[in-house]
Amino acid sequence: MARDLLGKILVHTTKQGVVAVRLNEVEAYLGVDDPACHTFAGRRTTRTATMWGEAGRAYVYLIYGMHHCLNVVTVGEGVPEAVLIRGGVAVTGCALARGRRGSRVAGRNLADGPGKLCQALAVNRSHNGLDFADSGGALTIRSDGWTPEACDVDRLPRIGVDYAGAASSWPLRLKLR
DNA sequence: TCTAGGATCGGCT
DNA sequence: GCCGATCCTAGAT
Repeated sequence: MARDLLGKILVHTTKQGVVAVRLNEVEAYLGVDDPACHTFAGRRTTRTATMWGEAGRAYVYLIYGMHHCLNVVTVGEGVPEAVLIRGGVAVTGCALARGRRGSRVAGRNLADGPGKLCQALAVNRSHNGLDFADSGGALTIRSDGWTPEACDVDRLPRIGVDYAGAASSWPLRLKLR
């Protein structure tokens, strides 16, 4: 699923306008057997409720008290796995994205991080649970037909999960070269 | 009710 | 490369 998301277009439509990014970095979180995952060992809380539900929904949470992170729930009812959207390149609405991120931010840095991407797309916890597949919804993921070759994808350790022991070195971060 | 810590970012050295 | 910001979340009490 993480592999399939690379190269797709994430679109957020608001009253201000549309910002879209082509996804170039994602991270897989493998549910109850993954010590780095919020639902490790069956943890089921108010925050993680969305992960336990329907596939294709947005799981949004706040990190470090100041940044939002956007995930795609991947499997389905009772199997709480997700893919964290770590970064993308703005392809539509660059001016609007820059307005949200700050006028001094370079184009390539508008959404090259999970918190930055959420800021550029104005995604916050109010979007938790939204259906990416709802073509009339605010948040959608689309394909423009382009898909990366296997040789275009780096498989790397995940970021910021050192507390998870050996799982922190699992090659579940996928990034376009 | 209390407390420790976090799937980050940007400014500074 | 280091470090502070900032506040929600989850687990302990």
